[in-house]
Amino acid sequence: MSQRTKIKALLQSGQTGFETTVKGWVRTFRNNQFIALNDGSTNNNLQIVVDFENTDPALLKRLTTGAAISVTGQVVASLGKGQKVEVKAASIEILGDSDPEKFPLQPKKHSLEFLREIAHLRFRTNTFGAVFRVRNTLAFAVHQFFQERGFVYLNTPIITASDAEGAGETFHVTNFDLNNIPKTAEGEVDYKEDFFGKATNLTVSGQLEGELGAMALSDIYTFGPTFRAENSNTTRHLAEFWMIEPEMAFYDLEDNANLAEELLKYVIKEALEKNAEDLEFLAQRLAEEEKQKPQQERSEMTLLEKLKFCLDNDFERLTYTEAIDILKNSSQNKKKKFNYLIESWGADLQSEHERYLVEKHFKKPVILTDYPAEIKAFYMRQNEPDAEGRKTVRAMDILFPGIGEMVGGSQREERLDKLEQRMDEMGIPKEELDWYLDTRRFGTCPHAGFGLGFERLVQFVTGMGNIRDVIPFPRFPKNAEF
RNA sequence: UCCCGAAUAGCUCAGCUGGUUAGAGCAUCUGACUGUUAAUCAGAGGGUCGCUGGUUCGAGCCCAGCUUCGGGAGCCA
Repeated sequence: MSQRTKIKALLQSGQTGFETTVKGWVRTFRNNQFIALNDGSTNNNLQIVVDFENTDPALLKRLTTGAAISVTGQVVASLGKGQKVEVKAASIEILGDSDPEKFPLQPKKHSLEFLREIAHLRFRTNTFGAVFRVRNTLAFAVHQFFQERGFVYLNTPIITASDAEGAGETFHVTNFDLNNIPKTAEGEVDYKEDFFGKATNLTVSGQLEGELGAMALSDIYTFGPTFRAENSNTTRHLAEFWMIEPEMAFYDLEDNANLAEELLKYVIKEALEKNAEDLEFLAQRLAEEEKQKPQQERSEMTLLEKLKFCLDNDFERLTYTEAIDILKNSSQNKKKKFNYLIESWGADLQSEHERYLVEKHFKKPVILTDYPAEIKAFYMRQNEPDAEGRKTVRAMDILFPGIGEMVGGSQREERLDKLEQRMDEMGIPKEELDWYLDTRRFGTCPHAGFGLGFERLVQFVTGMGNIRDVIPFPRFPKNAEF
């Protein structure tokens, strides 16, 4: 098969006066004369000029929206206004027809809801082309960031036997015939007969295994799929999502927060540099969408301004206790505008509170630390109780405007006795996590890590409101299409 | 899972207080035009009004249940 030039390269060079071959999919065919051709390398289309008077009418009929074609011709300066260069077609080959009566994408604006139903074709739209090119840049940038810092990319298991992590409902993994499940004499499911000889499930987090790696390799990160069987029906939850989980030996919470902030800024900067046109397009799309909203709900900044603002400003850092004070004294709280009023220390923050802090009070990303021990996981490092005897742990959440929790992490409890005591209090079975406790038995050390929800990051950078629109084929309750 | 809302042509939507043959724009098809930018102009075709049941002389419209979708909440990343 003969090689062809990618449209991105052709448009970027701007050179003219040579023959080339381009291949792609027809977006529109205007005036029986102009093909807008897109090959996914860029959001911009290449204009193909067809000499319709000397072209077989049967061929012209087949130049329909969605058709795959190969075009060979001279690259020339465009006579029209919308583009600098165009290709004067000398020969056109239809590689794949697209029946215009049946092809669902039209050269017009489609709703995101409709496109979600045809997720297998939505890559062919400007919006989703841009989203997935940005997603690609972000994923690569994550690796680049960690590799530059000497982190080891560690692949933690997808299938695990521990159900003790407390990170939500799990999907069971089994090869039992579900119509005929082996039972014990007591009538319980006999997992000894199952493939792994014990109950297993899809991972909800690679953290505990990641810690094992960090206890030898110093700095590791995972970047893989994660599964939660929660019946979550929201714009920021998926049943299958990608998570980045670095784990660092000899890091305290401050080091941890610094790394997370650096990482976020690094990958956003990469996207701004490598996907300027895509982000420009997405910014415009978002601006159009915002116009539909009442003035009050509209964002003060454009997407690009938001991203740049994020790079140019330090994230706000404060403790849970400080946040509670701000919330308690907020006019929202005093006027009883919160659905859940802040009355006392210890309650978990509701999303309306997080949103108030991030979107109203600080108007920038916020790193909240030192949450009450009661509402956090067993593995987080315990602080000394404060003057009033309140117990907190070295947790950190990074909250983003519009997204909520982008990062959740902590310094880990490295002291065996403290960790075991906490596990007992919370009813975590120590026997099952004996391997985990070994890290605290042999050469334990201060360490920390966090989990970054990759799709939430993509949401923030692309400005897409629904997480189901930033992963190619979203999995969520009652849906595993494609 | 809970609260709120929606479901009418391929898409986006209108459809009044329940009343004859359910409309528009875009898309599609036919023709015209031919340097267009979601081309334009003229014409045509296109409907199980989400599903099931109920109320009524009569239901797209009212009621109940279900399904799916959207927004918010919870769970979290």
